[in-house]
Amino acid sequence: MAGSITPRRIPEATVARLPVYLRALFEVRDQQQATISSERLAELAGVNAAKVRKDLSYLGSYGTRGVGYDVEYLVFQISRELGLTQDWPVLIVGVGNLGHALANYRGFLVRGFRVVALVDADPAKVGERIGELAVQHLDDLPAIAAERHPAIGIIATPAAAAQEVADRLVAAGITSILNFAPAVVAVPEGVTLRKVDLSIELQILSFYQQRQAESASA
Amino acid sequence: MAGSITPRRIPEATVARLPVYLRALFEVRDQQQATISSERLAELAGVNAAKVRKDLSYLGSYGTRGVGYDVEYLVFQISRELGLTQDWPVLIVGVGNLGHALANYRGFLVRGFRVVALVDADPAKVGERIGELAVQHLDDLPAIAAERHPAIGIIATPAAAAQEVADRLVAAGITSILNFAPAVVAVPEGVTLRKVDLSIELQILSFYQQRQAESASA
DNA sequence: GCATGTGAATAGATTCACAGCG
DNA sequence: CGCTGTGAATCTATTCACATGC
Repeated sequence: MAGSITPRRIPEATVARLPVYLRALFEVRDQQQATISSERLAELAGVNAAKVRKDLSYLGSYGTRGVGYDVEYLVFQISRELGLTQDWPVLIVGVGNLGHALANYRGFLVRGFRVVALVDADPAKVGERIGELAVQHLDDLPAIAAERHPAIGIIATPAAAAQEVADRLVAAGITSILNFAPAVVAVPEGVTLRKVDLSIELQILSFYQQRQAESASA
Repeated sequence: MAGSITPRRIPEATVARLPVYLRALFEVRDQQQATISSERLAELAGVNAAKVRKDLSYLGSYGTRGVGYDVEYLVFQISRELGLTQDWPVLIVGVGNLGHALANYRGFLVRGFRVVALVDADPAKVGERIGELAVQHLDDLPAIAAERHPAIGIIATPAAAAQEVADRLVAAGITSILNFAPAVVAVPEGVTLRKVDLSIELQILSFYQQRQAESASA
């Protein structure tokens, strides 16, 4: 576990694109392509080539001038950088509409993540089986955390419960949280929080949609 | 429909925060607060006060020095700017796991959006009723579009189908797309595309989680 | 006096353009 | 010769700090 000092500082924007590159590289690998140019990778990832090269340069100089990048090697390096060479136990809080869908979501099967527990505050839901798992009560979070060591907590509760759930996750020692509830959630320093908010995305689309409508009628 | 030239250019980052402010303002309004300071709004939105003031200044000078912003007026101005004073018809493509959850999602009930059609490429799913709507076939998209005029299309299909679905949505005249499929999708200029990608979010969390683990053991 | 509104300063991300190297 | 790697230039976003005006 020790060793490996963190030498390079990778920009946030780059970190957010690495998974996109990785996905493209898996496809390319499936097609038996041994190397790939920044230009081709850029095309597959929907960005431009300069960005690909700059992004990859933060990981180190893994390309060969005049040739491109070795696909297999790049897959390995990006996977390692993203921490996907190990398994992260995931806990889902809230098994309503969305929590259900998430619990069944095959995307988790992508290597690196495994749902290890489902919890809900509603006693009526406790015991319900979803796939391999039975829903447990939110109050049992400390015990569940101690036993299963979830690294990532997913909040799939109504907005009103989100902050309290986040507080409990943090108290249970979870330092990475993905919030699906439509609410602003605050976490202490040292905890990483990301959010996925459908209603915000729709409102952003609405803004640009309106602009289009306006300019069309101008 | 005509008139209203577009005078101010609102930065993308600001557009993405307006829905967050709006949500906070609804809460504040429910608590009978008539005015709010940038500082308080910042707190509720999880950003800093300077950002709130700068963001709101792009919409115009709607605050009163020494006092703050009128909550009701600000709600109206932001709603108008985001295009939420009208109803946007939404079409969902793909009624699998996620599509189902989205179709039932109460977040749509938030004013401004209404699901007007559900389509799927699988004939076995056609006819299935979800809430008020019956699932229709993807091939009927042109007719559905002509009749219901969806403004926003949501892609909730497997990754492999995403690009083709996007192409069909664009062909049907839809210019705003929200993609939930874990795939890069390209759209022509003039079409707004946003994506929500669970597996990318998990991988980003994994990156920072690994950093934490590393620095903890350093 | 107090909180907004905004130029100026800073930080961060993207793109350019080309030197460097296989 | 071709494609990477990267400084420099540009663009975008954030933050500072204070003049402005209620």
